[in-house]
Amino acid sequence: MNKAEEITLNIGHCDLEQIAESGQCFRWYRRKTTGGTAYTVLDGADQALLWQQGRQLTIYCQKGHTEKWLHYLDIGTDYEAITRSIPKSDHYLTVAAGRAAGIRILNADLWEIMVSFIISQNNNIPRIKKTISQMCEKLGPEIEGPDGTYHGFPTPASLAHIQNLQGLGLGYRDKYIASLARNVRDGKVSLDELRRMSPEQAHTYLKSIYGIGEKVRSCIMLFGLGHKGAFPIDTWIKKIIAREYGGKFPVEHYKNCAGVIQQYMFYSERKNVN
DNA sequence: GCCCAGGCGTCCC
DNA sequence: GGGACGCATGGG
Repeated sequence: MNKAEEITLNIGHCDLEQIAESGQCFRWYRRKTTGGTAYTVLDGADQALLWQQGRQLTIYCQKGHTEKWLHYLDIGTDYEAITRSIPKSDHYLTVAAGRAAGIRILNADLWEIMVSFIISQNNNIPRIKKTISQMCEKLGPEIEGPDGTYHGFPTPASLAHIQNLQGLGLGYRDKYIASLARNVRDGKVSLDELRRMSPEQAHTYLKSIYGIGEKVRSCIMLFGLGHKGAFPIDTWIKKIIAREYGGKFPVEHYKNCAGVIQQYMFYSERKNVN
């Protein structure tokens, strides 16, 4: 195994448990710990152990990967400032933001996000997690990491054959994944190009991909490309907008942070019922 | 059996 | 450009 390294930092607006339950990451595994909360976190081919006690967060990861994990945790974004931009008159959002005061938007592995959110369509979060875990165990490379052996997310080449995808509970989504995997493997879809694009360009590019519609595209932009203006509308958000905003949410008020606001709403709403 | 879940492609108007 | 419909799967 490669050498590991560890960093401890103070961080606000960060609650690992809230993030783990926020429906943007599907491979966070809770660890037993005495004091605080800890998760083994898998992202693409990488692994880290995250451990939190109050505002103190420790990242234990492969040597040289600390910066990557700090970026993953979106260390550069001021969430308090975003929360302050909510008008006091919006009582619903003020309450939701308060309940979600530990949420961060992860900068996750683009390929894993694309496949994961294709799987997410017309699906529920426990099942999405189960399906993705099974997929990684069957098709992902086995890797020795700082926190033990794990499976990395399957490469495009290993998801390109639809026969390999049978029996994983993907349902009708298997053909979308196989198609995208083939195109990435063959260079017809370029993840590097996507990363270099403006939000508008990425929007157009993603639109042309079979199996990726408006909602999944927004999630890819938000969680995989860091475009925080994206505002995914799923069944939960639809419900909130109908109930709290008479069918029209003032998304234009949140130019470059609508995705953060959306995630406050999503987390708060789901916490209500769970 | 029904309804629902971080929807999408297709068909039809 | 918008609205119905079918789609795989599993949990409540």
